[in-house]
Amino acid sequence: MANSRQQQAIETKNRLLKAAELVFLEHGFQNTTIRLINNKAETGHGTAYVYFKNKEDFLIKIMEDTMEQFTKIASIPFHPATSNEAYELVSNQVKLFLSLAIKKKELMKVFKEAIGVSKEVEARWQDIRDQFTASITKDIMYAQEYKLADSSLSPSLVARLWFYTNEMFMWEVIHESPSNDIEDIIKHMTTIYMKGLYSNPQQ
Amino acid sequence: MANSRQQQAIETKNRLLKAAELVFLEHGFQNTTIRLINNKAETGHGTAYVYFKNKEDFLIKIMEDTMEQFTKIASIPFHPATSNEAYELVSNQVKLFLSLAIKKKELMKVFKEAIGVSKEVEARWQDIRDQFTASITKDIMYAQEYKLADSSLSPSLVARLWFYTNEMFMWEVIHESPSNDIEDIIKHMTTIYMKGLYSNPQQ
Amino acid sequence: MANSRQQQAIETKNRLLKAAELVFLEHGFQNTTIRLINNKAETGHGTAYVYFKNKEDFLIKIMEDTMEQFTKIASIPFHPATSNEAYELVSNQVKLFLSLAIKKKELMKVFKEAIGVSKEVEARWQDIRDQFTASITKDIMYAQEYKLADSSLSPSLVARLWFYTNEMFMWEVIHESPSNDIEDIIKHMTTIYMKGLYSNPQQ
Amino acid sequence: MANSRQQQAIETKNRLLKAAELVFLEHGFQNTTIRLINNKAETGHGTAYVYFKNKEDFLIKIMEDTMEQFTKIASIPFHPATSNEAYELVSNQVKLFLSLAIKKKELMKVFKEAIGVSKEVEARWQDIRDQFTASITKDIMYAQEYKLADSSLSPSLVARLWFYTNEMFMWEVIHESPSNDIEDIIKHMTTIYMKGLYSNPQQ
DNA sequence: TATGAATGAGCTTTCATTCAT
DNA sequence: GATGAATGAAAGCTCATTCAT
Repeated sequence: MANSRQQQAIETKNRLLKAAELVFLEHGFQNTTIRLINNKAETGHGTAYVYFKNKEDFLIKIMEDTMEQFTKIASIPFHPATSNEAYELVSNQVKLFLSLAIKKKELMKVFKEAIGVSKEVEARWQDIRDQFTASITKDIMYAQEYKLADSSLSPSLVARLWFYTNEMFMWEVIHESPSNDIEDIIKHMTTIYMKGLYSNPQQ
Repeated sequence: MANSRQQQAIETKNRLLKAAELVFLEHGFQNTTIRLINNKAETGHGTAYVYFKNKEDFLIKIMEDTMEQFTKIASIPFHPATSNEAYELVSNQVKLFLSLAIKKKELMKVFKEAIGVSKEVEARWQDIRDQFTASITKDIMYAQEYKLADSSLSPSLVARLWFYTNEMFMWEVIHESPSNDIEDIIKHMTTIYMKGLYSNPQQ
Repeated sequence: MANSRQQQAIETKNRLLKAAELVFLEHGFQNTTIRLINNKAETGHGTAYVYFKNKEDFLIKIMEDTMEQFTKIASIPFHPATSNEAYELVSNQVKLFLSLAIKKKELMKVFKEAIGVSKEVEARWQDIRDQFTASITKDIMYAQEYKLADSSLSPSLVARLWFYTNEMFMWEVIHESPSNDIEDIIKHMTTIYMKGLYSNPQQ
Repeated sequence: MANSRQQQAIETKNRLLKAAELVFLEHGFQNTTIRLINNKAETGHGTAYVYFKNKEDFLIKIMEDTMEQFTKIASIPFHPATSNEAYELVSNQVKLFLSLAIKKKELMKVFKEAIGVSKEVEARWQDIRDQFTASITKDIMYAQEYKLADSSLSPSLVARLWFYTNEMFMWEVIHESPSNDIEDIIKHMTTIYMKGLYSNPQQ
């Protein structure tokens, strides 16, 4: 069959990807070498180079696959009728986001390391950030249109601010021993974001 | 004389530090080698090892010296009588913080790179974060005590949130071509932080 | 049909040869790889191996084809009646030889490189040298027979000497910026060869 | 002693050079690796790189040292009073040149290979050629001044021609089984160069 | 205190080559 | 006849680090 060759190639590539993920998890990004990946995949020294340019290439592929699950969360429909409803939707989204990150904890740590080390990975992460903020921007514009949110603020700037907060707490919670309970973090993030610190809550 | 020897040692150390800063600025953190630093300082291959364990050691010393100027901003007295006054004080502090970062732009980029690459530097950066958040925590507690800020929120958690926002926009602005004007960023950060997105400002 | 298969084989071989020449011209001999040739010919990785053992094999085939044009010059009939006539014939032959080399300049450079790098190519070039010197030897013997040339000298040794001179100036002129005008080179070569440096021409 | 360190460095460099020469003689230029040189010199893997950039660097140093002995031959005083005396001087010089080459046979073969393979070595060989031709040029000008040689010919062009002849026969004789006896080669070279092929010797 | 000669670990990378299809 | 997936050999090279002076 003509396809069996292609089939075999795809299988080899997947075996390499699986192996790469294991090696990254075991050794971290900086200590991973192409050699370790080939050893784990039980492929020849040159084989990894047939499919991937370097270890960044491996990581970016794994990162993209993983982050797809995150972007699904970002694209949850956001059409609140009231402030309270908005609060619920936003708070729920944060919860899903942080929970997924905790679930993928070890992998997220590898990504964090790789983002710091490799310009290429960092650029790819910035792309992912841009996807998130684009999605958040739309949500903010919806809320402004329906007079739920302050229309004098720039949606895209606020979107970045909001994503940054999410990202930073995400990096915090994936590390051992979070200083606070996740629910508490979510409550604080959402409250400040939506009501501000100096607004009097009793009113 | 014992003193002249001590004197010489201090001078050598300073010459190495000056050289290290220049090399870091020229080559970035990852591409800097102890050899380059020794060359720039015109000291022997073994000399750097007398004073510094490795290149992280060099960077941490430089980072601490630089961040001292930032902590001065964090420790500006914060005793607002009204919300408006609080807004002014906070907004001014952000402005000083971002302006200083922009002034030290190139060095901050090196720090960012080093934080990503080296666990040791990252840990030291976390210490610096803790200093900032401790200071912010105190300010929040003051505002809560005087009924200016929502007392139901955890001061330390809010402090982290607030510092994270500052930090992320700081990394944003030190890179070329910020998407927005600095004043705009400051206004948005401070507004969301203090009044929230979903509070209606006109009311 | 059996014939169409043969036909196809010949066409593939020719496509590979054409591609090899282009790749050699573009990358030189050492930087040429079988892979590059296959890519240029748009054939599969294994195809080149069906027709050629290695890149030397490609080059030797191309070199033989090219040098055929040179050997035509070597076999121009040489039957001078006088010294002057001999001078004219020899000088004309050199001119044709150098002109052809200049015309094939880029290819000759590749040959030169290949001769230096590969023992196999060098051996093949020695064969070509032998063809030339055999032809020159005959010419010298003719001149000696007709008392035009010094009969005490060994025709084959002189033939080698004469070919070496031609070859070396040939390598010189195919490189950019020859120090002298071609006509001048020809005049000097032929004069020294035929009359010597220390014979007084005016007498 | 302050010098003992320098002394040690010089000794190491010399040990490496000696080792390199042996390895080049044993394996030829292309098959020589820095690793083989380090092994032979019993130095660490990195030591060769302290003193030499790459294997070309090794070879060029060895080539320069060797060729110094050749340039001594080129600079033998040349002040003939008669044609015969000139013949004797020239013929003697060729003899010394070829004899030295034969003595250094194996090394010359390595140089030949290296010249063909490496642009850098080739360029260095061209420098050596230029030294020789400069020296020959002076000799020719002397002969022209004293009316021993044809003044209508360009000294530098003739010098190149003469050196090329010497060089080519040199490469010939360093290879096994020379077709002719060295004395014969010298006689022919010198005769053609000085008297030409078509001058009648009896006159 | 300062030096700098020497070390060696070990990863990356390329490519000719094979062989099942 | 043509293909292309897979292999693996092996050299280059860098740099932190040591230690005798």
